[in-house]
Amino acid sequence: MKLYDTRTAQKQEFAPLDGAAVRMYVCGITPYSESHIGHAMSYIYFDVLRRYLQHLGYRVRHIQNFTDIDDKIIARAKQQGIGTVQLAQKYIADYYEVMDRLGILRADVYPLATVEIPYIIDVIEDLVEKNFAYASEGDVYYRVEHFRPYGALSHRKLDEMLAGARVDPGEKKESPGDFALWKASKAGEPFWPSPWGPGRPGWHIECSAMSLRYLGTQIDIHGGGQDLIFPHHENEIAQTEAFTGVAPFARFWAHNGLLTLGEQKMSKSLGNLITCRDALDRYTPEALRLFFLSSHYRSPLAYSEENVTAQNRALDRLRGALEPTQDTGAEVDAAPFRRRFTDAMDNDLNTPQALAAMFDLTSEIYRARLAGQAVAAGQAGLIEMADILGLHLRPAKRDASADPFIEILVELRKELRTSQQFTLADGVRQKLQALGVVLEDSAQGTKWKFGG
RNA sequence: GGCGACGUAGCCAAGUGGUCCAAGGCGGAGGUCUGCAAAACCUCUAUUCGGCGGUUCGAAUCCGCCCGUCGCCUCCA
Repeated sequence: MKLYDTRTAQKQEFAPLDGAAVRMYVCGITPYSESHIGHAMSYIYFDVLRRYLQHLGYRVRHIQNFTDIDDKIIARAKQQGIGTVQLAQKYIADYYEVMDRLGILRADVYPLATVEIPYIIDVIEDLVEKNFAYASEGDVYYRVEHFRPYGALSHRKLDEMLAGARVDPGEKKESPGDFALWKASKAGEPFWPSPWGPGRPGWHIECSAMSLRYLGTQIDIHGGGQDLIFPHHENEIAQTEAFTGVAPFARFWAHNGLLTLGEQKMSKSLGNLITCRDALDRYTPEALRLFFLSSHYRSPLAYSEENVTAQNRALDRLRGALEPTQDTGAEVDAAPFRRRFTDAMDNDLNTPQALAAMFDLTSEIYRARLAGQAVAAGQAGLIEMADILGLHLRPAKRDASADPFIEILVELRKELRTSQQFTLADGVRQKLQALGVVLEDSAQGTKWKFGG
């Protein structure tokens, strides 16, 4: 498949370094508040990438961090009067819960920054030894000007960035572009001992340390939102490549476009967000997933309740195509649709096009069924494609305790219709509909389902 | 200010030189079926791709300018 790489700014044929195994690192969250649907969107995209790579026969080793110590966590914990660990654990639990509900496959390892401190210190020490970093009053900074390719990922020139950079008074940096690898702790802040005194890791170093530790010196795919390109990923490259002497650290940089709410990016710091929890209260995981996948992962997307809601109708259409039939005759052939699907996915994960193939197959199944042809092969193909996208089209498990009562009403209505008492029959149907039960009459009898 | 991305039907959204007088979904209109609905099926719903120029035999697709929107440059998926 072809995958777009931010660093080279082009689509390139993807193949892992190591034969059948793909090493993928996706930047995780800083757990100081509930995960929002911008996170959900990003992790759904990477979930689909992973599922598709697995479909192609690769074994994927997927690592995703939690940056469970930083300024925001310290501030929020203080505000809530709890410990930083307690705060982070609370939001990590929230993350797991909502992402599980969204059907996102779990990573192989979710390393925590606070647990990787010894390894982080090792990396920093090495960078200091190599002169890529320097200690300054208990802090340690990365000497950006010593890393020649700095800016290669974000396509910026260091001197242009420095020209506009502000220099805060009292900075301990040699140069405004330098960034912290280690921060000395202030009074009352959590700290870990280090060769430079008590402190905590800077923001970017944990990802370098974790990817090195769990995936090695070179990885195949490094993912995250486009807002991480600079400075986070740029700095990761500087750290990791200076440490290993091997480039490129990540062979493909995959960045998803950002979700906007109203006129702005959805983000925790701006406060304009919808939490996953709220979204899941209102919409099914499938509707949300379909909403995200109907836009290409690299495009920005505006959150729209109207458009998420509209996905329910589309899902009903897909699900309807999977209803069993017992007709025989010519088989619906899923192959041409499967081919369109994989062609689309091979082209930098073009999920909107892949979905179009699925919807066309869906129409084909309906038409064939109308013509009395067998559709099992088509249905199998549709399910296979849906699985690759992580879309669960099979009806969810639900409480069936009301079913016998609904059956009685359906039976009653049948008798009313038989005796031409249509007003009463329609009344039953309308009242059931008001309760969320949809009836569909056909020559084969009346079917009913929840939804609609 | 610097760097980058984007602007396609009522809404969402693919398509990046001819096979596109432009996929797919939602919505809408008409029809078939039905006691009526619903679902499904059939037909229709952008002579046109932000605007203006240019390159080319040929452009939504390439180039230039303009208008508009967003992102990054500071924490952020």
